[in-house]
Amino acid sequence: MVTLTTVTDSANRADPASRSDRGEQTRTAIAAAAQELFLERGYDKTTMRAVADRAGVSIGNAYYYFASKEHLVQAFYDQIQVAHAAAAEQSLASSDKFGDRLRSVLTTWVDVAEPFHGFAGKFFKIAAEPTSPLSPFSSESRGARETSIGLFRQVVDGSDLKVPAAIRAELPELLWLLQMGVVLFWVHDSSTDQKRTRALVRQVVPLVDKLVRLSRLPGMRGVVGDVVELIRSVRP
Amino acid sequence: MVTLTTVTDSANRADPASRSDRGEQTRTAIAAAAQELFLERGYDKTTMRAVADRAGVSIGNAYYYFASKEHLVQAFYDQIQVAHAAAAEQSLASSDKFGDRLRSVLTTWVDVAEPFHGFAGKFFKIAAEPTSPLSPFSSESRGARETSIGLFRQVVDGSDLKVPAAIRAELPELLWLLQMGVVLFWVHDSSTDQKRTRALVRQVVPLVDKLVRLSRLPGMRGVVGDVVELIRSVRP
DNA sequence: AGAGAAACTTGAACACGTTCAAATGGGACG
DNA sequence: CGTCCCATTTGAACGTGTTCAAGTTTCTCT
Repeated sequence: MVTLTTVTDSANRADPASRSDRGEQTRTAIAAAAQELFLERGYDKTTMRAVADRAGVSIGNAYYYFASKEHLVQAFYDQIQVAHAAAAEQSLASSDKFGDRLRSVLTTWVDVAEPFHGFAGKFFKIAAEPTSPLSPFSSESRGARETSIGLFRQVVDGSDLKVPAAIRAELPELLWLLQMGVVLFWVHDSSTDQKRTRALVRQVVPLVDKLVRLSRLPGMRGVVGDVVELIRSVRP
Repeated sequence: MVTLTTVTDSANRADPASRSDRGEQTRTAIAAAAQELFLERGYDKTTMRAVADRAGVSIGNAYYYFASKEHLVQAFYDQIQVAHAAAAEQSLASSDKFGDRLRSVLTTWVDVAEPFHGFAGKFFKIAAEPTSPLSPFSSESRGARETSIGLFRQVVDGSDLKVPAAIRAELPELLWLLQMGVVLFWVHDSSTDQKRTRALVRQVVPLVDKLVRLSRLPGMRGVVGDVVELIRSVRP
């Protein structure tokens, strides 16, 4: 059984120190009940009434802590993120080759996310809506996004990679986008143990490695500049 | 006001010629009512009861023709696709430069899709779920997908582009993926008239053009082979 | 301790997507 | 014409996410 990572939404609760956490236990109980039920029967077949029941609270109380049923999946997002950061950090210690580091961070994600692949579709659907706070591009998830980008910065910084400074600066964000692409593929991947996603990672990493190193070639200067310029101008 | 493109779902109705189309009018009326209401008040505020009312049928009847509320947005998908094909075909006549052709097909899409940007988020959310027939990757939308890829094949085939055959064969599909990326950006683009998406297209097209032409360079052979191999092995 | 405020809790009520058993309509065939 | 069959149509009923007015508990301040 997967354990719950309690993530207090510090953006919403202003003063964690002085504020009593009387309600935190309830909040956690509700999130835990939701996780259990989602894993047991999936998102659709889990009713808010069942979540409230298992958490031992009233249905109205569940809505006091979570604005909607969709908000209950935030806990998964957080949990995967935390577990990935820990596992990736671990694996990054073993090599300073860029390709190795990138591959291990990406495959680590697939490992960590595996238990949730069953309802990844629902998860994805909820995060897809641009107005959703769970969207990976939303301002609400900026913290999580920057943590994730930071992980890719570690991949680059701790590596043997020698590339133009302009590329080096943008690379973490580009690699995060690559990760989003992997997630997209993973969500659609119905092969056992997500074999195909793992194969994708194995294949795409050497290609990225090659492309990035190619950026040092004199003839590539123009392209590199264009890419950097594109990213700059496209960022909000 | 946008007019409705009637798209009979020929996959579901086996024998269009001999089967009486008594019900086709009803089906069309329901789809038209849904379109109007979606545009007037958005997806969420449009109830199935309101759709049925405006179409002059009972609510149960609406469900006889459309399996769910989500299925009602299929009509938009079809309509945009048809309008895009027509407008793009038109604009393709004006140049044989690859960059021009690609740019006009992509900007044409932004033009055609503009009226629907308001509830593009909902549209996107619905299409995001991997199990949804509306997903761009689903088997149900294979026809639409192939039509769209065919459009990019026209972009390539009618152009002055000289590239290795292996790349040329895969290019339409890659450009379709680029289009999906543009759509993703567009959905999140809240600038007026989707200026930022248009800017993205203007910037990304020359870059793609440059990259594709670069594929002829001897040093690129390896990379090209890798890319082609990646696509091959990743396709289901 | 007591009063008042703030945090928390409750469950009935509501809205809307969806289902379904039953009614209606019309075409084919005798 | 009668009758059988199948497509179509109906609206009441159901399940579930969500809201809300009212209650209860805990904290704070004097």
